[in-house]
Amino acid sequence: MHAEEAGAVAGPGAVAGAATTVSGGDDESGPGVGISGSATRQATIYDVAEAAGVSHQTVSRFLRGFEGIRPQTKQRVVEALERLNYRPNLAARSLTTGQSHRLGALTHEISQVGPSKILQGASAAAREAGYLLDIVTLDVSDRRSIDEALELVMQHDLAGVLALASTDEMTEAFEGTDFRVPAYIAAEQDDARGGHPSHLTTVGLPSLIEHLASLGHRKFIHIAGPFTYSAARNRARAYEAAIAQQGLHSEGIVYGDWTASSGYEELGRRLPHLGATAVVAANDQMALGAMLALSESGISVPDDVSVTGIDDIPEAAYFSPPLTTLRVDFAAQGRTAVQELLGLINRTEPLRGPALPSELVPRRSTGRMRGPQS
Amino acid sequence: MHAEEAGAVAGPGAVAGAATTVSGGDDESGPGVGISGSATRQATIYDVAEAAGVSHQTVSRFLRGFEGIRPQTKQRVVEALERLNYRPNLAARSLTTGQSHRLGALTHEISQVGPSKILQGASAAAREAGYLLDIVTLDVSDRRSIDEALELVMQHDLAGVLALASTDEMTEAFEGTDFRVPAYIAAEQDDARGGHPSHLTTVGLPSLIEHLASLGHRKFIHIAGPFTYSAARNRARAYEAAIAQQGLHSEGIVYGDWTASSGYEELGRRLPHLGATAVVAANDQMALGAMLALSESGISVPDDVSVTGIDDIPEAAYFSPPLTTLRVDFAAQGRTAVQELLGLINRTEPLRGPALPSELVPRRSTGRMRGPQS
DNA sequence: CAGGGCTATGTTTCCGGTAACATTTCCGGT
DNA sequence: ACCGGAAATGTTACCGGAAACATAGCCCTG
Repeated sequence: MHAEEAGAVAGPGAVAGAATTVSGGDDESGPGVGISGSATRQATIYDVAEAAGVSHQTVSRFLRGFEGIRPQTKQRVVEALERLNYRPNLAARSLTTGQSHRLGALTHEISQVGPSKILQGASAAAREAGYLLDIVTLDVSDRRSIDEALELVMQHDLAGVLALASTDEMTEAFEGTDFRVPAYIAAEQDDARGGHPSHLTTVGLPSLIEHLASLGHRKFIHIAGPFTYSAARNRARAYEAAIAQQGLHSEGIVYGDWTASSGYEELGRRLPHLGATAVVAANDQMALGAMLALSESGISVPDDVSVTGIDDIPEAAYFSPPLTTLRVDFAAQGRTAVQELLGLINRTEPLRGPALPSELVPRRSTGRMRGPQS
Repeated sequence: MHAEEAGAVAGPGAVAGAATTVSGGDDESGPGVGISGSATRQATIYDVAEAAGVSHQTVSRFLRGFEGIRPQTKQRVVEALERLNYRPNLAARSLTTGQSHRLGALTHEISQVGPSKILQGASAAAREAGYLLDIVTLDVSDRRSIDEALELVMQHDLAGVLALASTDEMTEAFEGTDFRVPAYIAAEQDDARGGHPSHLTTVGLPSLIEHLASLGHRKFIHIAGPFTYSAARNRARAYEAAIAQQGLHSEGIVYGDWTASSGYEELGRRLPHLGATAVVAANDQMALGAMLALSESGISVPDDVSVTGIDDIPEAAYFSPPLTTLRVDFAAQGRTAVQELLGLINRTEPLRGPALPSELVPRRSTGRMRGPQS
């Protein structure tokens, strides 16, 4: 619960040398390398049954939580289970039941804050439900890589697949795929195509714009993400809507690729004829790049121009200046997606939480407009 | 291969609304929710055998790449395979062979750049070898969470476990665990405990210090990570060794927790009596925090004080000023770890690449010393 | 042209669970 | 004490592959 924000933040976690565990190591093969094999064969329900003096079926029943077992019998089974340190063999179970208690997650990136947080939330939600999440990354731009990944996923009999589609290509690829198992294609709802716009769109971005407007800004520019990302489209659309609604003026939209580099380049290109006093970037990284471009041109943030991001990555609070941004709860998105998927699998209504709130986090990269800007 | 650095960098990848795939949807349950079930039962080798007019064993043999099959027979099998769109049931296979072609990866965080890149590399390497990587995150500080995760992992019969231990607690927990399968505990080699120090320690950090020394710096301070992290210890030790070796002077070490916040706080605390002109942070985030603390105190980076990080996270190049740092190849670390694990599993010598190079990336946060610093 | 040794293919069994069906045990009522 | 029926437990079959073992077909040799 509280672990996410706790002090246990990862460091570089570098992996270089290695120790090797030995847990039944009776065998030497490589130099200095221990092999950990199971010392004794894993106990099966048959072993347990014999030890308890009952039939294997009784054990099976107990394991599945069947009620009608005499306390005395149950007692014996429990003891045998304990004594033999029984662990179910999920492969065998899934072979008969056809259910596997594992979910596949397809995503294109796990190094970025957004996707990785989503996965973290998804993974946690899955585990709470007794599932394991197999994360498969694929190269969006390479159709073959996508197919390979899908192939892989379909073989490892999964209870369901969570297809995290960020781009149109991915959505398309996923939608054209027969996963043969329940599949939930989680894409940011394309606000233009009906459905409920996200909280970010309806509340978050408008409040961000409002914040800037209240500081005196009237002329804006937006640094969008690639438009193949529905998230980028939504944000851009929400930006325009908010601008229009509040009677402000947009000096235009430039397109980056989510990276700080693109924010730097694209905004830099616009600098000579920059009429705006507020830069609204579609994510924090591009905002960072934009701020550098501005400061290198002798334009002060926030004295001359205000800059905002979206996401609130952990570093954003320590940019120079600290970045005003919208906090997005990615982990919750991951959880939600998993719950939807589990709903599909169990054919029950998933428990749907409230729309995910996005919250304005004002910091020092936005300030009252001043000076004789055009 | 080239995908890692390609333009396909993840954006926020937000997941909010959802589309649902329907691939055999003959059934309606929830409102607007399609269920994708397999239309027809998956073909088995028995089906294929019948279709090809051979025994199931022949099919099985073919699938495993057995040589002695007459071309004509093989032909028939191939056709039947094709026609029935056969996909092996890995659960059944692993039940008999006891091998599962899935690896478990235990880690404590996937949102940070380091760990996530490591996982990405590991995942890719695993997939190339025909394995799927199950990523299980656990809360390091919670012993019960660790146990639960281990329990989960041990049930889902895995071919091996990659235990990514960054902290001593984790190393300890992992070493005290009987995974029953080959397990490779990947911790950054503790340089103090023998073994080959990493490239970062032997070449990277010394060259970083040298870079600073060449700019005239003589007095240093180090912002270390938590000392329960072997990576933090190694970096601190390497820092001290390099300082000593080059006849420089360390004004001390302060301890952060890898976050920008800690860099800000800890360096801020030292500011009043800061004798150093160069700050060497153990990662880029802490360097970022430190730079903010400095600039808020009117100390210019790099004019008054130089700051360096380690890792070279993507944003580092766009900090204000852009951060001089050491680039670390995390993905390669993940690959290596997987290869070691596969070596254990197959009882063969893993193919070991060269030590992972770390490279100095000089940027504008370091500069020639000047002014009347004490 | 029969017999020996391969080679190609088929049959049976097993892996560790679950499901369906069969049987025994227990219990209350008369 | 006996009986019926539900409750508790046991038996058998099956999931989809792979391994062990069995057998049929082939070529070559003497």
